[in-house]
Amino acid sequence: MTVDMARFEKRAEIIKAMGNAARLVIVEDLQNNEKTVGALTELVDLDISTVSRHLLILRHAGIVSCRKNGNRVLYRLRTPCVLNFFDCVERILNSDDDLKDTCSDDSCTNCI
Amino acid sequence: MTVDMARFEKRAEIIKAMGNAARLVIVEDLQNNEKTVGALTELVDLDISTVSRHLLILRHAGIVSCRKNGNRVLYRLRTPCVLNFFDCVERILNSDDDLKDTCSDDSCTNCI
DNA sequence: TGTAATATTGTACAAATACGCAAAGAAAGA
DNA sequence: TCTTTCTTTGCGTATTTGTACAATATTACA
Repeated sequence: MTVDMARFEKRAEIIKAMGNAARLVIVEDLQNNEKTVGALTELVDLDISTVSRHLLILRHAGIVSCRKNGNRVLYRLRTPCVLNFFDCVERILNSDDDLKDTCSDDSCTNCI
Repeated sequence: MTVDMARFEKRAEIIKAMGNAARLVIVEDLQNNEKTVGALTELVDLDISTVSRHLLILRHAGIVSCRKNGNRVLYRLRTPCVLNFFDCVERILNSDDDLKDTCSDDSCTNCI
């Protein structure tokens, strides 16, 4: 193993932050406006404490940032490039499902 | 909550498959050639059974595919677009760390 | 046919994650 | 100041994940 594992751990940390349905909903929604925790909570239908923790994870990953405004905390998308992930993800989702589960031998025409 | 959660769960599943350092190493390495489980095992310094399971996860996510060749199983990158993730991830890693951990009030110039 | 090489699967376990409820903090307004 | 609103944090719990070792295929080769 001659790989710089630390680097890949850091990368994984960021991608992991995107690897959750609720957080994806939040990220995609923040694409339009900054929003309060309460507003995001309505969106994903979880306890507000859970949403607050999801936002913390996204913040630590460097994906969102926030600012206080009086009572409220407004979250915004800090690095919109994460939205680019979706292109590839959709491409994968639309690709032929059959090919995902089979690992066939050389003679099998299923192989890509 | 008016969001199509199922869709986001599926997206998250794919991104989650990328959210692990060992699997990232594997994916990046497969960019060049298809490789056997054994070869990938040397790369990441884990038990071969663990690597086999990582590959299963990547396969179920539609990210890699494989073919048998005699004794061996050769894995290849099925959807190279996942490599695009790295651009954005690197951008985030290189962005100012200070901004990631603070959620300051309006008057704070740290806010982006 | 028997042995070695390659990969996957069964099992167990520790660590991490996601979650809600309750409590605590912080700001606004009566 | 007291109360309300908004957010975060403490805590307990259930689930998922990452891992290695042992056992089981599967194929190649002597």
